[in-house]
Amino acid sequence: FHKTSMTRCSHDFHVNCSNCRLSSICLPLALDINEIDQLDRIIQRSRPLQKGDHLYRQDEDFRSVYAVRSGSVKGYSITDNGQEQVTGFYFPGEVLGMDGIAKNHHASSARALETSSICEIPFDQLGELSQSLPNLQRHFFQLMSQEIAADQQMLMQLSKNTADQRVATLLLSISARHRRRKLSAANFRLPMSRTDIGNYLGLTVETVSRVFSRFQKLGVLGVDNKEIAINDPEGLQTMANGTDIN
Amino acid sequence: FHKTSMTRCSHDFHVNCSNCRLSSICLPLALDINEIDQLDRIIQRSRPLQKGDHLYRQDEDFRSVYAVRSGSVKGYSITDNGQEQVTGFYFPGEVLGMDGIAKNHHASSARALETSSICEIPFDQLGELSQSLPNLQRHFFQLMSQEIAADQQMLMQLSKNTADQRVATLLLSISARHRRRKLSAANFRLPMSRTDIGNYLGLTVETVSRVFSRFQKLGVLGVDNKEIAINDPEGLQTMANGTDIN
DNA sequence: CCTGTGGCTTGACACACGTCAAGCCGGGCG
DNA sequence: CGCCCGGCTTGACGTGTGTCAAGCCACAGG
Repeated sequence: FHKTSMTRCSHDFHVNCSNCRLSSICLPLALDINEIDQLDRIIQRSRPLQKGDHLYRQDEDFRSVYAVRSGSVKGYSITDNGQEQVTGFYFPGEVLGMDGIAKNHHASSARALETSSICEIPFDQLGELSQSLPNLQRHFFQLMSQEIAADQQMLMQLSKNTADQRVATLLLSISARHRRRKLSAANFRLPMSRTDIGNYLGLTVETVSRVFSRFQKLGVLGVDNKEIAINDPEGLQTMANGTDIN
Repeated sequence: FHKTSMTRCSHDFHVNCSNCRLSSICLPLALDINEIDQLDRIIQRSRPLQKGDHLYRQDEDFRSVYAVRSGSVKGYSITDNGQEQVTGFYFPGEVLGMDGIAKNHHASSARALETSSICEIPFDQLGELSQSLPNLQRHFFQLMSQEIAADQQMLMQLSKNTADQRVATLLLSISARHRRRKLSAANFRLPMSRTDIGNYLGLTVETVSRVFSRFQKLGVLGVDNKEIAINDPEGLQTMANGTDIN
């Protein structure tokens, strides 16, 4: 835990897409070896971000999209009247920053929730490369489409569901994303604060806290601060569906 | 108003992108004459849809994206537990259906809110064409990015705003989209039902109705069934911001 | 003409969640 | 050690919006 650990050199000179554990779920998905190599050449990897560091800020010029290699990131934007809205959480293998393409400057900000490694992909070069790699163009279209579909799912969440359903759904989503990375789907640590969760789900901290307590009391969840254990996945799924048995 | 008007031939054999009034705000934006011509060749135009007709249905195979030429379209999806969620309203010059790209089948349905003309753009061909027209690829990336940013704006709406703010914001959005098409920004007809508005905004019909009544009583709005007059745009903007004067 | 139907409005009441307030817990620092 | 501070939890209470119910209006069909 001592700061001294920061002094070790954390540059992994040999990190690249072909040897990255995440290549099967990240951008390289659907590319062949040769294509991955070309993609690899335009990707920039800097030293890890510390908790709270910004990846990019709202209204900054848009240059790149980003893939999370390790750690986690929170996307958020600030409204005209100064409120923060958390727009998403990003885990390893996931790509963010695509909301900046339209207007050529970022429509939101992104900051690390913990120490995180990030791959930066300059968008101009990605665009050029996509001209010669149909697979890459297609996959990037798919990535963006996926984000659209996910956001629309989220709209549903916010407009139709109770606090219980929202929290249950978020936990199941995080669980599924852990499973995708071959990690435990039942036990994990939430990198974000209760406040962030509440903000993301359109709830207050207090409500989020109460839901966690209730779920624990019902035995579906084990909650120890940020450590979560999903004891009854089906029960949690039932809560998420709102098919409340009572 | 008589049905007889429907009997006139509404096939415009010579409709194409270069002579379309909407070309400056629709897909062709940013393309030169020659490029528009190539785009034009892959676009399919069928006879107008009648009110209630489907453009595509959830889970159907994804083949094309669609641009509205006249009329209006409602996008919606059905959850596992059978509820409908309206995901958006689409007016002339706007493109929909991009949520289907990711999974190769449509994640939502779309139906005409009134008699509407639609341009169908087969996605495979659009992808191919984008390989040779960098401007087109870029613009399509921008379109998708725009949809992502808009959905995230909407998330904000749903999680942070009161009923008054949501309705005010929707009306301002529709007003701005009319202005973009050189139509009156102050007086227009809402093509969708109160139920659809409520569903979209995460409110009940009753609440939407009450908000309309209140706005009318305050003098910011003139409401005659679906005919809307924005009498005090700044006042409406104030309501949207939540900077409630009272 | 009458009647049914669907969309809209309005009122009375209920409840889920926000608000306000207090207190707990753990980590960092003097 | 004792203090402060931020994040979290828990309780009591208030309120915006949902729910339920009734009624209006326009329009279509018999």
